[in-house]
Amino acid sequence: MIDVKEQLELIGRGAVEIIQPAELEAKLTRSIKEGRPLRVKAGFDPTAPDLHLGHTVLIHKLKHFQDLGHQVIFLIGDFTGMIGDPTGVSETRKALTKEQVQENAKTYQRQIFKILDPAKTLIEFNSRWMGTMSAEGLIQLAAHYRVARMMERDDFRKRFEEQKPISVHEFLYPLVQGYDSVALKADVELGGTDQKFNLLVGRELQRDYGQESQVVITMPLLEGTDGVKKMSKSVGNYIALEDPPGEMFGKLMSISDGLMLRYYELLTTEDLDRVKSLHPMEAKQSLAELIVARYHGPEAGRLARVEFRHKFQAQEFPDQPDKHLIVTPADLPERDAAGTSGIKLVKLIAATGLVTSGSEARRLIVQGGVEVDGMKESDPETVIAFREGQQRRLKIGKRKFALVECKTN
RNA sequence: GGGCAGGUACCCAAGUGGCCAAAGGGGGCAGACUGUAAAUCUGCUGGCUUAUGUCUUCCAAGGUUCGAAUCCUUGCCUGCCCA
Repeated sequence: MIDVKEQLELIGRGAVEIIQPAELEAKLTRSIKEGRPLRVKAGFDPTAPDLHLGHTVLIHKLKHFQDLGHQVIFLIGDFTGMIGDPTGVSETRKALTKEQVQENAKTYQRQIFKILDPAKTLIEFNSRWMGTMSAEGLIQLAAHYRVARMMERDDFRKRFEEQKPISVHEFLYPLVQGYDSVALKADVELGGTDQKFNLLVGRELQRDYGQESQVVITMPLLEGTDGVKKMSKSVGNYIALEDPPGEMFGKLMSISDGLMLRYYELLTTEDLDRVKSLHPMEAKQSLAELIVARYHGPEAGRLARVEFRHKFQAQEFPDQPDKHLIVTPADLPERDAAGTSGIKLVKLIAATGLVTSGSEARRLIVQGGVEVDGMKESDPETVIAFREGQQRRLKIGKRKFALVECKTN
């Protein structure tokens, strides 16, 4: 087994906080002495089966523990997910069925096992112990914590001060998460810095239940593509592990330079000084290729980079447009100046489905956001003519492409 | 249980009988400039066969009125104070 000092170094890499380092050291020492791996837990919400890069910060840390020979537990909070997360009060989360949860769990496995070793990963569901807990049990659990302590949590306190609603069940959420640690006898729990409160509740509950407290390790939150808010599906600033290569590459290219460095720091092992010495655009392409390669394979990474260069730097029409539209004579009610049948540009753009409405298509055209066969076209009423078999290439907005083909039947 | 204040577009927020598809800000989209970066400037930001046209929208359902986001009734939801 690797000695304690080396273990501490790897575990500490990138971590924001370890509570308490001395306890971690003691646990590691004992683990070596007794030949017993530590039980390391991280919980994930089953409502978002699409894992994104933000999640991988934690998963990589789990991987570190796994490499050190410890038992990692990937906990799917299916029970908690069915209740609803405290954040986002305005939207009531819909309850998931057992089937959906199972389905999501499979999706999770497919994704995390690109990083973790399936043979050494324990997947758990907290419904296993929470689903059978009686109301009496829940009330007893609730008796382990005080309201004043709950209000110490930042977002609760804030909402309270701002006179915003807080539901009672939201208090149960940290309790249940904490109880998961009791049920799993966790030695270590990983979480984002925003989870610190919940993680600490776990420590106290374990103590109350007569267990040794878990060590808490917080990891930085990865900012989403907007560079400000944390990456999350509901905000829409995420890069999913299962995004297709081209999309993943594109999203990575559109992040700011500052954010790029952050991504390098948290998602790769590249030397940051070397990255800073590169031209930012080159560095960004390398980052994008690196990450696409990790989730889609090296070949896909290279291809994505080549395709990107064609599409945006050389202004070429992509091999794989976002939409391939077929039109027939029935779709061509108008005539252009030369008498060839065609369709109004607005109609055509709307028909691609790449815009949400005819009005939006019109706006885009008027604002000069549409090109037909490489020519900017800003009159929505223009009739675009099609001869049989003719293909036209549409660029819609900054990054959408459609190929339209005319067929007789 | 009682009293008070609220619920407006993606979010925050103005509007308290017609000039309201609804100010302002944020966000988003587009254009210029670029490196699908940042900053900056400009425009747009409910739908429709684009029309000084029409339809649907201001928690919900009814009502008053020539006319309602605005007034009334009931209901639902949220916060505060008192019990």
